[in-house]
Amino acid sequence: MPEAAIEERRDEGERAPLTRERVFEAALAVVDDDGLEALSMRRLGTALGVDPMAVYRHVDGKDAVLDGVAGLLWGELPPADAGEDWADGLRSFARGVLGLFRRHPHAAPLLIQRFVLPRPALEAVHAHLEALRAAGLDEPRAAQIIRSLLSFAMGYGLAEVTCLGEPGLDGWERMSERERLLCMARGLPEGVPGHLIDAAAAVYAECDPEACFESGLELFLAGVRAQCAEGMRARRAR
Amino acid sequence: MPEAAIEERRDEGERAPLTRERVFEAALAVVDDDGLEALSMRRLGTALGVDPMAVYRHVDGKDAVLDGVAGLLWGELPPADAGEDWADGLRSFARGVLGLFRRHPHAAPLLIQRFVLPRPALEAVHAHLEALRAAGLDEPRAAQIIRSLLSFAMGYGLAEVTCLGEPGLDGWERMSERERLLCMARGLPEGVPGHLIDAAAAVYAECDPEACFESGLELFLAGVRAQCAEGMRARRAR
DNA sequence: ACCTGAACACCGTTCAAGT
DNA sequence: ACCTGAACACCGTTCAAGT
Repeated sequence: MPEAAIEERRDEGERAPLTRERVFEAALAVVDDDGLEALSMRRLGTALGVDPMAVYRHVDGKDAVLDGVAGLLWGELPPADAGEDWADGLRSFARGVLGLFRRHPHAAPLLIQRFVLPRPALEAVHAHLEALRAAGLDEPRAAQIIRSLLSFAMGYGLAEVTCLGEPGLDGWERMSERERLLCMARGLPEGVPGHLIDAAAAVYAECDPEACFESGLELFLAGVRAQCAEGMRARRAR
Repeated sequence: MPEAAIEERRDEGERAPLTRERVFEAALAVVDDDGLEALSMRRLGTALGVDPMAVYRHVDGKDAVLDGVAGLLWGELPPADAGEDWADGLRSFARGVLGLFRRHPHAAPLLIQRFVLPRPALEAVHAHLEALRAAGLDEPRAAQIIRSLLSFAMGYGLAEVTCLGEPGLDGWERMSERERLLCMARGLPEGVPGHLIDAAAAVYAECDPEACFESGLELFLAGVRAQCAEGMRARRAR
């Protein structure tokens, strides 16, 4: 009865057999808890209750681990809802991408810096591409819109998350304006004139990050809507 | 005559006295040439023709070096042109930010991941904030627009640059579509169905990066223009 | 045949030992 | 008083020596 044997091993705690999946999950846990810099192959091994070098048996090296963690993150992207129209779909998509950054602030750089295209990301891109084409856009234009929107969501997410600074801080949204100002002050050079501090404060500390993202999203979608209407008109004329 | 002494030292090559500036410049050169991962305090020291530990005398540690390199990059941002109206100003700003990423693909992550706000960045933010207010927007709305646009430009830049992959590759724009496809294939999981590959190709390989950035920028600016008109109308009604 | 863990060539940073 | 460079506590990765 092999299942019993597996069960038994599982009871021993960390002694369950290693899988690529288990390695990636442990790595993500380390990063979530203590930051990207805390992730080392040795620490990963001990986190798994295993000889550190045993990890190499399941994974090609540290780069492969980082790619794997990025894959896990993309796996948390909510799938596209076929019931939504293209605009609601793109809204959900952008919010979903931003959510990945917010849920995993320490791991977030991996989303943009490891060039992996896991299936959940591809499925979403495909679905929204189709929705835009159905709304009257040709493929190149639809692709540009997806790429721009993705850039916006990822750039916004990464910028928000790096404002947070070191591991252990609470989310930027949950900070008071005063805390945000202090946090921002770390990034300011000394002896900066007051009007420049005010400008930085307006953009980084006083600016409500949720409202800012939503308004940027709406500006963009309004532009897309205009393009779609144009596309439909052109299609009807044909 | 101290100037002669300095001149003499300069002739000895790398033996000129260390400055924070010189340290940062050497660090940027290393990163530009061989990538972020190649930058170590030891390598930095030898690049400067100096005992590696001497660097610590001028700089707090590696984090300070990375912040300094980020500062150098922001220093290359073209200053805002007072003669431009708000729309041209924002266009130039976004293109200028993207240019930083493209000129320094290996150092680019520092622009978004080190939370420094050097003067050139602050001056630009201030100038465009003022321009938007003059165009009829209140400060919170203007700040949201700057922040969104900056997120878009940085997200676009970083995504483009990480698509490039390892140090030594030429720019994405200079690659043929075929090369781009191959590059993208590295990021694809195996056994992905064809329609998903097509979607990825549309967004990453076939999509002209220049046209995509420009069209995203225009979509966004069109939205801002509508908001400005609204703001002006409200102001006149008051 | 398999897996462990010693060993290699690196890190960032400190600090005592020399001048 | 100053600066060098040895030393410490880590890395990622390999591979031979054991079972």
